[in-house]
Amino acid sequence: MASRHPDNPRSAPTIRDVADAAKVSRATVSRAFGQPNLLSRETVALVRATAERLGYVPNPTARALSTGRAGNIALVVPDITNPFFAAMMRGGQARARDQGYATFIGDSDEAPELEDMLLGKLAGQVEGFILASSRLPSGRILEHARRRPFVLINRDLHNIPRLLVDTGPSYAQAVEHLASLGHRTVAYVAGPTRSWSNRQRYNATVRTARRLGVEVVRIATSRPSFEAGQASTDELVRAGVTAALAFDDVMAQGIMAGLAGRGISVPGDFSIVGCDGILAPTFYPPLTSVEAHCAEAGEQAVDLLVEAMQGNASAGRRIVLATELVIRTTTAVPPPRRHNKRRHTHANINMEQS
Amino acid sequence: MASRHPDNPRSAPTIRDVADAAKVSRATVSRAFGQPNLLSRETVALVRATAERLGYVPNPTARALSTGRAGNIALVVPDITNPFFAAMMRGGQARARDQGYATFIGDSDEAPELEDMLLGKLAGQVEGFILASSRLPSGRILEHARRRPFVLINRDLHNIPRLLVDTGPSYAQAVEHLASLGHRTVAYVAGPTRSWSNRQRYNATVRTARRLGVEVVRIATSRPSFEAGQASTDELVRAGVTAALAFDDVMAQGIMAGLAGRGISVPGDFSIVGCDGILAPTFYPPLTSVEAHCAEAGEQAVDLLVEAMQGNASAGRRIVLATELVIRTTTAVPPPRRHNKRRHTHANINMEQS
DNA sequence: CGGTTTCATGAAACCGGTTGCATAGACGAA
DNA sequence: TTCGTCTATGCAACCGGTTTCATGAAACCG
Repeated sequence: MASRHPDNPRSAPTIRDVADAAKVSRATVSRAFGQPNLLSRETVALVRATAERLGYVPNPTARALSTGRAGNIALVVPDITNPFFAAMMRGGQARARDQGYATFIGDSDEAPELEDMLLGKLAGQVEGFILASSRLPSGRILEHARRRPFVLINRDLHNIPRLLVDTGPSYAQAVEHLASLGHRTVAYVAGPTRSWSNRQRYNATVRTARRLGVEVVRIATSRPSFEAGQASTDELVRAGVTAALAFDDVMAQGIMAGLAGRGISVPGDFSIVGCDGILAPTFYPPLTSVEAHCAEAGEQAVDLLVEAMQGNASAGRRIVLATELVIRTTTAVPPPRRHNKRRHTHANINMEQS
Repeated sequence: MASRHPDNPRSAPTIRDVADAAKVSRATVSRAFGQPNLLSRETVALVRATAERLGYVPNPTARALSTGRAGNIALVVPDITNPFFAAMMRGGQARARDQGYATFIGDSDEAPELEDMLLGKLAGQVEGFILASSRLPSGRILEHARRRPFVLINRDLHNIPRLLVDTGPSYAQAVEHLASLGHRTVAYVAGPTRSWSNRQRYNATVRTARRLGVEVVRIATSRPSFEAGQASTDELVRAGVTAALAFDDVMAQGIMAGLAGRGISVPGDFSIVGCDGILAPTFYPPLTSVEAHCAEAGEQAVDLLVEAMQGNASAGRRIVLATELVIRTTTAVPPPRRHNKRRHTHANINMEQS
């Protein structure tokens, strides 16, 4: 019994079949698609008609080999299932498709080694990379970026085009918002240490808090996940804070679940702020969160990459996307002070490694 | 100023460079990687060492052209941002990577035409397709499947290997669960009409309900999204049901938000069941839901595809993945009957088109 | 020791396109 | 009429691998 996929072996018409059928050379067929202006009107028409009749479709692999342009890009993210990245990918993939590129996907599972491996494996087949929230050391990124056009999302390396979702100001605003409600001690529930976004959010939080005389307790976590957020609730409670700024919506959700499990009500007893804006409106109660325009980030990153791939000297391009704090229902006036105002904060809280 | 990507033009070592450096033929280099058993131990070692030193990596495009095997697969889904598909993709992509395949991604945005287009565009560069919850007509799928190995997820076409997440029994069980709690009228909030999963869930619901003397009201929606779920709340309330089985967790979440907005409490006034299991445990209150083992579905689909690509006659393989109803906290005894037991159900509810 | 096998390797064709260069014919100018 | 241009097209090399086939050397055998 022969293969069930007839054109895998042969059958799929090649440029030669079309050339023979149209009684022209292979070069002419190629040009009829690539540079029709070099050919006479009639020849183009003839070739195209013949191709159509035979069901000829140029083989992208062969084309890629010959031209060096594969028509593919790769989108590498730490975790596809994180709504921020999912939305970003959706936007990016759609945009790439519109521009004629196909998209490879890579999930690095938050692991730098895996990320590095993916970049290596994919390098041969793609014209360019979009690397979102890379956990790779800068040196390694630069090394990869020397070989192919690169665009970074949420990582700020000189000489590499990058798209930054600038959440800092919104975190500052969130702190102001909490302070104005009367909160005096808040927690920042951190994301990945390596993450640029995390540093940016943390720094903005601390800076603003200091200015307003608000105390910030930093709580480290293993990974930006629901479980990690939930697990952080213990420390959160022990720290005696009245509000938390989470690294993202997913963690905020974990925290809300953790608090609910302890009978602590939001926002009555505790205020929470998240970040991304995808999940936030779907919570109950709807989460006060920083709207990060995820899909747009993906689209703009693709635009940037296309620019770089076409050689337009975008070397140092640095696009900054503004965000907004959207106040929903999880932030409110803190509860009246109770007796046990704990004060051993930093001791058992800075358990973050390096 | 020359290109910023030195090996784009040249620089990247080819098989020829390695051959020259090692003073062997290109064929030998090729074999040193492909069929080392054909060569002497020393030659293999020499070639590999040389390759290593030069930083040689075989060009996958060239290899693909010559062998016909691209080492790529494509995963096409209706919506990347749906947690079910995201988790599935994560599992599938990881599995594919482990098996040496790179993964293209296609988001069809629930649109059959787009899906068709994606399959066409990608066909040239992939060895096989995984098509999840396809909205394409059967004929079109079969046509595509004649050209390349295909695996379907949640679509049951004879002669095409497929992986089915068998949620029917769990929906039956969910209905029994609700009935045993005392619910007499429940709603099924439907997913895409074209969807196999949707039909399966609906049929199981109706059949079981009939057996138990429970009435089912079907509520049509535009698309399995939070917004659609939320929008269905109106009808849900008008229908006078005491519980809803949603097509998936995302819709269940929308419904919960919609009910909360109306001051209807879950599960006190209303019970809800979802499906997928990704989102469910993160809700507050945690959602009673059918655990669909999304990631595993992705992995198994890849296994099936790899099998098909290697020619193992898996033509008719049909893998069925069992699911389980996980009872959390959104299902409870219905509230005591009130006066207004509405009865104009079917009239304004079956607004679904064909 | 001649003849047959086996083993390791190289030469060259091939995969399916693209593109630099050559050329034939048409056309315009002198 | 002759020469120079320009246009449309073909030839053949090339992209970077894989694989068939041939060949020389070594091993084996009676």
